[in-house]
Formats: sequence, C-alpha cells, structure tokens
Amino acid sequence: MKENFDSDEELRQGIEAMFFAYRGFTADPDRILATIDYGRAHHRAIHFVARTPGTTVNKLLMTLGVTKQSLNRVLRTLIEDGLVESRQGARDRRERHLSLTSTGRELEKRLSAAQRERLRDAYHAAGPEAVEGFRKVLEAMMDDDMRRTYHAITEVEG
Amino acid sequence: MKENFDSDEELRQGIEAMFFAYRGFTADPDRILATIDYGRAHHRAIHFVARTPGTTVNKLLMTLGVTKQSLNRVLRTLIEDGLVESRQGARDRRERHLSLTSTGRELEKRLSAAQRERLRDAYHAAGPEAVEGFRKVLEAMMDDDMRRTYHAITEVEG
DNA sequence: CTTGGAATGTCAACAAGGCTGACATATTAA
DNA sequence: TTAATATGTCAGCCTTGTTGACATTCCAAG
Repeated sequence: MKENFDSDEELRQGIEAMFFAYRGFTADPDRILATIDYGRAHHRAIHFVARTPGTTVNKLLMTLGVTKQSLNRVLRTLIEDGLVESRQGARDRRERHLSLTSTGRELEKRLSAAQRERLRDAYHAAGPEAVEGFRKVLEAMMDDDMRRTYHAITEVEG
Repeated sequence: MKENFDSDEELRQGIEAMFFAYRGFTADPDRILATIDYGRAHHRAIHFVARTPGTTVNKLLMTLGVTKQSLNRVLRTLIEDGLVESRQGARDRRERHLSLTSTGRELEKRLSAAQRERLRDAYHAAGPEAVEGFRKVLEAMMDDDMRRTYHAITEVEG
C-alpha cells in the first residue's frame, strides 16, 4: 500500500473516507442541536467564540467563511437567547467583541464533549502514530489562508 | 504530544483540523460545480454512481444518507441533463439501475481529478505513514453502518 | 390468484442556511 | 471634512435538506 499510496484508487478511497468520517464527526452534535432547535451554523459560531473569546464579528466571519448576513442571523438568535454576549470595543468602538455567557458555555461543553468523545474513541482505536498522520494530512489539505487561521487559533490556545 | 494525544486541547485541535480540512476538501469541486449550476448534492450522487455503476436508487439513498425526495430532485436533473442513465431492472423491474453516460463520466472525471489532486498533494506533503494514520483515524470516526458501506464500496472496487 | 409490502416516483409545503444587493449608522483614520 | 471601516438589517433568491401523502409497479407469500 505504501509504495502506491497516491494511486487513483487510493485517492478515491481517501475521498470516501473523508465523506463518511465527516458524517460521523458531525452526527453527535447534530443530535443535540436538533433537540434545541439549533443547527450546525450555531454550533460553529459557538465553537469559535468559545475558542477565541473576545473575538470580533469580522474575525469570526473570516474564520467561518460565510457572509456577515448569514452569520448575523445566527449570531442574533444566540445573543437573543442569552448564549452569546456582544460588547462594544473599548479601543475601537465600532467593533463588537463576542464571548459566551455561562449558559453559552454550558451548551458549548455539551456539544464539544460529544464531539471530543467521538474523536477520542477514534484516536484510541487508531493509536498515537495514526493520530499524528491524521493531523498532518488534514493540515496539508487546507487552503493556505485556512491553515493560517488554524495555526493562529491552535497556537494561541494550545 | 504522543503521551497526551487525547487531551481536551488536542481533541479540540483535531476538531478544528477536520473543519478547516473539509473546507479545502470540497473547495475545488465546488468551484467547478458553480460554473455549471450544480451543487454538492449533484457531486455526491455522481461520485457514487460512478463508483458503483448499476446501483439502485435505494442503495444510493442509504449511502448518501438523505431522503428519496431529496435525492430524486437531484437525480432527476442529472437524468434530464443526460449525465445519468436510469434503467429498469431486468430481474426486479421495480428497481432503477443508475449509471453515468459518457457526458456524466466526463464531468465525474473533472470533479474527481480536482479533488484527487488536492488529496494527492496533501498525501505527498504528509508522507505515506501519515496517510496510513489518516485513513485509520477517519475509519474509526465513522458510524458503524457508514463503515460497512465504506468497506463495501472500497473492497469491491479497490 | 389475490393481496401485502417493497421499490420507486412525484407533489406540496416547509426550514435552515448559504448567497447578493442595497442601505443605515457609528466611528475611526486620513 | 471626508473616506474608509465595522457592523447591522431588510429583502429576495437558491440549494438542499425535511415530512407527509399518494400512485404505480411488481415480487412473493398465502
């Protein structure tokens, strides 16, 4: 297998693996979200607000790769529902700094716990070396600007 | 890293890696699809019809994990546009066996080539051992029934 | 040979969550 | 003073998912 790891057939299998794995990856949070009338878009917003507290709307926009109108719709409901807090910037008062409320953090924990459990189980089944390879390939698969965003987030926090 | 590969922080990074990588994974086909007024749903249908020619609607339904109404809408346009062929089953004439026309195969090749190139570059950047780990973790991340479907496809074809 | 159920197709209605375009407002920077 | 930036919001559109209902065709069991 290693001597031909980039054959068309190998690559097609990789494509299918990504497809099916991503379904598993989102399945657990999706089930939780469905019970509270939220969707994946809410999850993504909550995740990155939790991850980079105090981030601005613009930064979140770029991270998520959606339009402000699309994000705004989601963000508005999260703010109305008391999960996300929006504070005017002190230095630049045009900016809104976003953070989770304690209620928001509770939901974030539930969603994250489910997703982390799925990943942890997969990591254990595959082993530490596999995990390293997994991360390497995923990183290489990103667009350059996404890789930068990824590094910005994981280096500061991790 | 290896001694703590399943810490919460490591897992959160894995989650983000999946998120950003999946964006890259779909980016190239998405660009092609946009020029011809198709979406990801069309791509997925085309991919699996190409992969398992002669498959039935029901099998495709289960593979894709959507409702028949949702698939039917996509499939109908593909058939109307002459990319997919639907033949009544010989043994069981309720079934429709799906396959790509030559036009369909052309599009499939374009989409697949773009996506395979992305993956191949990532594989080369990460190396053969990493690829093995990548595949292992992805497989472990799938739901059981998706893993069965995945094996059914890759074992027959690959 | 009838009948139940399976496989498929189709209609209608609805929702989430993307998008574009246009416009308003506040604030900062030139 | 003016231009640019950050944000919010309204309106409308598209894709792609959902449910529910119903028709057709056909296999298979009784």
